Amino acid sequence: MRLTAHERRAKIAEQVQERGSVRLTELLDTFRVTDTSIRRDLQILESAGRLQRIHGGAVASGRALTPNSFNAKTRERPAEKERIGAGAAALVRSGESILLDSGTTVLQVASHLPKVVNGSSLTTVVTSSLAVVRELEYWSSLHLILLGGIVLTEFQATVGPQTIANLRRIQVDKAFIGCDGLGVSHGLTTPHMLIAEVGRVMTEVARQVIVVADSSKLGRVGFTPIVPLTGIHTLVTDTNAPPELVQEIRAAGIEVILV
Amino acid sequence: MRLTAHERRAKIAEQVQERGSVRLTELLDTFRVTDTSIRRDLQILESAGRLQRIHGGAVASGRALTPNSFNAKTRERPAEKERIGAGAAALVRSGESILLDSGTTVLQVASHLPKVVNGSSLTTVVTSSLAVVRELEYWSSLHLILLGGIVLTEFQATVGPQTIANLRRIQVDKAFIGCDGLGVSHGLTTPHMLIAEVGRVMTEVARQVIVVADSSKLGRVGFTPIVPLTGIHTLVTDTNAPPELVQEIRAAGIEVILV
DNA sequence: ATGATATAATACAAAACGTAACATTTTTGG
DNA sequence: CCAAAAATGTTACGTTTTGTATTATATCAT
Repeated sequence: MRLTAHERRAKIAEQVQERGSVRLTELLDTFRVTDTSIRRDLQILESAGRLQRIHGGAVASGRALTPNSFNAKTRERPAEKERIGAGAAALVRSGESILLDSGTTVLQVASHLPKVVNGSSLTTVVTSSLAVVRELEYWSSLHLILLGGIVLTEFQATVGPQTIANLRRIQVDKAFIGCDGLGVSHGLTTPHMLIAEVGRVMTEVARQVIVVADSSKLGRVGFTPIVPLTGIHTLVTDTNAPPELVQEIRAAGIEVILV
Repeated sequence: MRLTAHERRAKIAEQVQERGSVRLTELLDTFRVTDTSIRRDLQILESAGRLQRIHGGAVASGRALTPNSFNAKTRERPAEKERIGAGAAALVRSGESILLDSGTTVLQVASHLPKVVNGSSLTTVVTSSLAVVRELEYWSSLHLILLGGIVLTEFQATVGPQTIANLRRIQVDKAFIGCDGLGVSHGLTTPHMLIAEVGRVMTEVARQVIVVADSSKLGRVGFTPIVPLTGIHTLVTDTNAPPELVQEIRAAGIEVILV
């Protein structure tokens, strides 16, 4: 006796839920239909959110290992990011308090902060980035403050109302902000709304706002806006930036540093 | 029966997480595939941020080359801590919100939380511990919230006024608290004042306060008090606890669970 | 330091698995 | 019963995974 498609799907969903994962070959064996049908079932169950497909079968939803885009992004244009990070870090004066957001370019700022503090003064670093904390935690002369909030693993960042509330209680000399797109008309943009909100409040509590972005970000427009260009003071980017765009940005009153 | 690539990678990631490190030869032996495949797995897992490759195998990311007192403490009485962690984690019900402090025993609670979520409910975990975040960040069905504050590297914890302010805005079902000393007269004690303060506020915002402490902590008095024994409800400790002390604690109205 | 040995990177081919388009069968509702 | 809809099967082609061979690199004992 052959099952209906619906019954078969129900059984598949149940099995995945119970055992955590199923193999396609094994389903093929128990239900005696072609692989195409099973694949379609898995496709349907996946779009219904009941499971996640993997090569060779399926796993219970939430159990799939998701490639962490943060690490991947760190490896994009590493040379430019490092130069930009070093250039931006050179703007920090001894004794200043700074704010670092959760971008991969900002992480390069953290790793290039001048570690030799002349005199006895030290710097306070406030950040929403778990990666920045990992980078700086063993630098003992530093006041390192992590903004709390919801942990976004794929951005290695904390976001949300707690983060905003924490930010509202402080004032810093400089904020280093990353972005996904930067243009005269659209301002700064980023792919995640909660990260955008954190970035925006950061610009509000800093006396100077410094944006770090490699030249591929210039002229690009991302998903959601952080702030208009009027909300920032300085841009550090690489020398591959199109001169006409740089001129436009400078005309808007932004100091542009090319490294 | 042969595993799929995905399952194998999941198991490798899990093993690294649990044990701290793996050797390539050992993976080769357990999975019965060529070294090339294992190397590829490690490469994929590394770029996903789940581990760090080293010559001959891999180590858990974050735990590499950072010999600090936190890691050292993790290695004290590991068997007891693991049993206590598992016993305490079993108290968590599906859908509850819990609070985890920054102790090494509490970290064991985190790693033993029941990962198979039956039904659709999920758990919210709020913590002041960076180690807990590293432990749980890839468990995607979880709401993970990190309390902000000053980063104390040697305790892998956030402390201070921000942390306290963040805590005051929430209410949770259960709080899991670690300590350095526990006694009927002195209550809970710990070596660091700021950590003590965080612990105290945690006991205030939780409906049930569960202390996890191996038997060596019983009867001991640490530097600064967290709360008196009246501030807690349950103690999970190991079976080596002196019976007379256990009886005394029970007489004070505390539920004692021996594992 | 210097081979000897173990471990790692790279390239390429084979096998397993997945996708998409289209043909065929089964089910469903009038 | 019959047409429409749903489900299933077939085929051809693309992708991922795996294994083998080769070359490079790191570690260790002497």
